[in-house]
Amino acid sequence: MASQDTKDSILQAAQELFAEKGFPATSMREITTRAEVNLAAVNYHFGSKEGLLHALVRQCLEPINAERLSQLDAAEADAAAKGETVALRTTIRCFLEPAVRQFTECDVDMPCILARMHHEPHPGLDEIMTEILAPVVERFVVAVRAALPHRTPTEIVLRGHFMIGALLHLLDMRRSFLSNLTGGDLDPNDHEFMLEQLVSFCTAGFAHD
Amino acid sequence: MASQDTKDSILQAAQELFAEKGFPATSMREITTRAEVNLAAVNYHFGSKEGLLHALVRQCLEPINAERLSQLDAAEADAAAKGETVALRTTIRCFLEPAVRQFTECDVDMPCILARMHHEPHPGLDEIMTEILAPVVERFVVAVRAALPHRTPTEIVLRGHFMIGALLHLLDMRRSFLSNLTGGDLDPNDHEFMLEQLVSFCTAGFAHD
DNA sequence: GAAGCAAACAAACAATTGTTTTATTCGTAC
DNA sequence: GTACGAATAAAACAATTGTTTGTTTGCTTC
Repeated sequence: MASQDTKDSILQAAQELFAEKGFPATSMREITTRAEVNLAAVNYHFGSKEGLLHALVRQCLEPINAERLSQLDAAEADAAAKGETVALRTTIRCFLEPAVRQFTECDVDMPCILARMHHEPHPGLDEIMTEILAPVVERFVVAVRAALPHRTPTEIVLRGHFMIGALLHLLDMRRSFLSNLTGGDLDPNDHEFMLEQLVSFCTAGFAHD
Repeated sequence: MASQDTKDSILQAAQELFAEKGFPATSMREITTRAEVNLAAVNYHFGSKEGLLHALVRQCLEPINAERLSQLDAAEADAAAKGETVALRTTIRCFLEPAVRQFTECDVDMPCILARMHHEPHPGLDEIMTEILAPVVERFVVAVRAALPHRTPTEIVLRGHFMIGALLHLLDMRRSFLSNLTGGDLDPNDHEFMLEQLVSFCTAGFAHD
């Protein structure tokens, strides 16, 4: 099936261009030119420009969230075997690590796009992201509450937002102008260090008053 | 001078529309229609659509950062009078409070736009934001280091990024789809509560390992 | 009152947008 | 070998984009 090659070329080109210039500022002709396919191919295979964006977001978001759930499953099974509850830091790590690792291993463009999707409104995208993220968020709220029974649900939800904001900002930091301000001695390729810092930051943020 | 009225109308209309639909998705005709001015007025007064965005960002960012510096001045003078150094929580509060308060008092659209400007690339905007933010960041890094001498500058800068990410996410939370996921019992108008939670989250994140 | 000028206006500009239509190619199954 | 259908291709589609043009308005200054 040669059509999959075309689709993949389009997805790859769109990923690069959306990361570079943003979705609305990228034209179909730029995408199809870079992908070396016909202009009509995007509408043929994805229905519309928005359909392409939706496919792109799905392709990136689903594996991340699947692994978040799988890591949490493993952590809970491990804790249950010892008759303990999952440590807060472990729970938070299960949420952050898959996203940061995708940033490390896979193409670096996608996290940058995802970070924007959280802030830029796109018709139909909210539904897709809600559909994918809802079960994950639900599970993690429960896990955090188990580790911090004295916290109200409202506080946990709000701090969860802070954590997501910090994560998104880290993912997109490569592009951010803030890098120019100070970060001379910060190695942007040391993902292990940055992940550990982020886990520490969020764990402490959740735990303390 | 009647021209200021026209400029203000345009700025106000643009602010609303950029917040609602994003900058690239908003057309000049939408802006001028809502502002009830002529189509050519934007190019006449601001040079271009981008010039309008730059003016909008400046108008919003400059007072916030001016007050950040002024609050930090006051805090340092107060601490010096007692022969102490500024507490970490106080420093962080000086950075976060002006931004959150703008979210409370002024039009609620602008913080939403600002949050996006950090993630969406716009030609010329990085320079403007760097110019406005650089002195503030510099001051705050010094202040945080004074409170946390055992932290390396690299760690402080990185955690500063986390803090900014959390702040931006809070500012844009009103729009985010994440609100639909969980936050039933979170009152989006209780800014005092949210600010305190954010200050606590970031202070703990900075202080602990 | 006439000259000068910033401001507002309607109209048209060329360029680009996402999409659709029509035609052609290609491999496959009958 | 021929017919079928999916995939690609080229061309044209209508609509909208940001910007510029030439003109008119309205106030100020001499």
